[in-house]
Amino acid sequence: MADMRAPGVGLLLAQIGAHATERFAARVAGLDLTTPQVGLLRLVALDPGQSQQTLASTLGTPPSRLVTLVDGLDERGLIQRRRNADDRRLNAVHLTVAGERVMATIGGLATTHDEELVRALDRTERRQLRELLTRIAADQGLTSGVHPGYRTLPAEAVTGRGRRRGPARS
Amino acid sequence: MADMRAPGVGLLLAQIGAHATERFAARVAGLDLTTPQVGLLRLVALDPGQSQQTLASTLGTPPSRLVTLVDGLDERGLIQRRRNADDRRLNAVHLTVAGERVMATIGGLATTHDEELVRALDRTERRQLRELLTRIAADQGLTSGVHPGYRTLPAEAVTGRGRRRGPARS
DNA sequence: TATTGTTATACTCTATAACTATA
DNA sequence: TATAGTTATAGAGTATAACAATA
Repeated sequence: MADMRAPGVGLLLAQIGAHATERFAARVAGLDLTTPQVGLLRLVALDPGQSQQTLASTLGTPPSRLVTLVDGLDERGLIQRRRNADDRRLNAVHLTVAGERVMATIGGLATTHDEELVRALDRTERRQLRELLTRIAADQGLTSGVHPGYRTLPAEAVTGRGRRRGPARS
Repeated sequence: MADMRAPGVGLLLAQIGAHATERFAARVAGLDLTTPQVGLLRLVALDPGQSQQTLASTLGTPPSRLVTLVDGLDERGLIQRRRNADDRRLNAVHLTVAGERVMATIGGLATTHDEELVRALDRTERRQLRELLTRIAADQGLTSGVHPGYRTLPAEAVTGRGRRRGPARS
């Protein structure tokens, strides 16, 4: 197999990002949760009582999809819809006690996950990486803590960087 | 009350990686190509003449999916199946001249894409980032230049227990 | 009998749009 | 008439497994 030409930074980021998502998905699958569900839980935990419209807007997903997500987590007893008394069209979404427990567990998983991802780096390098990534995220206008996976992707993902020229082996 | 804890490095990587994929997908959409198609083109360009089985194995995708991808690019006149004379079950997949032209165009798009992604960083920082990411990719066992978006989901390694649900997006 | 490529089929996820209930 | 949430439906993308040709 040809050792490929050094991939660009965009492909590296896409590759590692997808890998990170995949690994995290495997971890939360042990709790019988999907990553979109975890993303919603995180958002609700961070700011309880938001309406479904608000949540959908933050996540960049259609309200109908949010209904499905909320349904699933509601049936699991992890979140709760509370009807707003002033405007009975609105649902305020809250975590249940069980939901808070699950979030604590997820927090632990995430810490382990992070540690495993950057285990090849020493402390200084981890700090550097974190700082560089934070700057990029801010510059690119990414909402803190919100995964773009909610938005519609044209396709699942393979960034390619083609420099052609004879195949270099190694 | 939510802790406004900063997102971990795993979430940052997942976020930026998905963003990178999304942006790149938008760029190649202008060529009426999807990112999986570009990924396959890249692989064929780097090492022409591989069989579909080999390509599928490298990408971690089922052979049947590869047929679909090859079909699309074949109809577009970008790649070619050449039957192996020694073993007539095998197809050797090659780029056409048009395919090579498209790869050159994609190379240009990728360069622009990379530049835009890391525009917040100076030259030294870009070099640092690239080095750190390369080390992580190697440590995590990622195949150079191959996006994990092809794989089906290796869910069991970490959690040990495993009810699995669908994988999530990158 | 085993392997390469193909086709047929079913399933999952998501978006669009129609619908209801409140305002 | 407008908005929040829901339901219904359709489409894209993918995996699984049966199948044909070749070894």
